[in-house]
Amino acid sequence: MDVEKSISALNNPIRRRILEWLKDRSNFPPALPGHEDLEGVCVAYIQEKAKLSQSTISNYMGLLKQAGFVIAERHGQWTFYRRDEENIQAFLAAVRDELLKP
Amino acid sequence: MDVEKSISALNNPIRRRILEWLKDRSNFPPALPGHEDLEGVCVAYIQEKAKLSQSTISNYMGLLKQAGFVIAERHGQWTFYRRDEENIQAFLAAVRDELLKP
DNA sequence: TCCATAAATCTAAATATCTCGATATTGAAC
DNA sequence: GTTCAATATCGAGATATTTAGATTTATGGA
Repeated sequence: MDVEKSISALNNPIRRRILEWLKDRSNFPPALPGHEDLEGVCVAYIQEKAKLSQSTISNYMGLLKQAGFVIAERHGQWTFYRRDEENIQAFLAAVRDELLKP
Repeated sequence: MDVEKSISALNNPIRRRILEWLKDRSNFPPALPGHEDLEGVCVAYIQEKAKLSQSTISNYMGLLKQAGFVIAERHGQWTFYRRDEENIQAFLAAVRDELLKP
C-alpha cells in the first residue's frame, strides 16, 4: 500500500470520477458481445464518458492501476478495467491510520 | 469540505508528516513562556523539524489551513498551528463516501 | 499474410507545483 | 517612533503533471 502513489493518483478530479463511474457497470454502454460475464469496462467506453483523448485515458488507467485502485484484465484486443475493492479499502484504512490520532 | 483542495494539500509527504507531528505536542520543543496553555505549535518549530525554508513552511501551513486540516491562532508575533480534528474526520468521511461503493 | 481495431507508449507544449531568497507585514519592546 | 523577531507574501527557477497527437504494439479476422 503506497499511500504516496495512491494520493497522487487521486489528486485529479477526472480520475476520481472514473473510480466513481466504475462503481456501477451500468454507467457505461452494455458489454460487448461475448464479454457479458466481465464486469470490467474497456478504455474506449471510459474515454467516451470522460471526453478526453485515448492516450490520456490510457495513461490515467495506468496510474489508477499502479496505485492499486483498479484491476486490468486483457481479453483479446480489449483491456477491461474494474475497481479493486479490497485495495480501495486498504487505502482508506491506511489514510485513516495516518491522519487520525491514535 | 472541498475534497479537491484537501487531497491536493495531502499530496506532499512533508505536509502529511507535519500533520502527523501535530498529533502530539511533545514532538516539538516546549511551549514558549506564557503560551503553555496553547497546544498549537509555532512556524519556527515546524520549520526546524521539517528542515525546509521559513517561506516554504509558511506556505505549507497556509495550504493545510485552507484545506481545513489545521487551525491557525495568532498570539502576538507567533502563529500557532494545531490540527482541526473535526475537519480531518469530515475529510475522511467524504473520501470514504466518494471512494466506497454504496 | 494483410488489414483493422484497441490500447499502450512516445514526444512535446502548456500548466501547475515546489522551493527558495528577498521583501513586506505584524506586533512587542524599548 | 525605531528596532527586532516571527510570519506572510512575492518573484522566479527547477521540476512535475496534464494532455494531446503521432507512433507502436497486440490481437482478431478476411
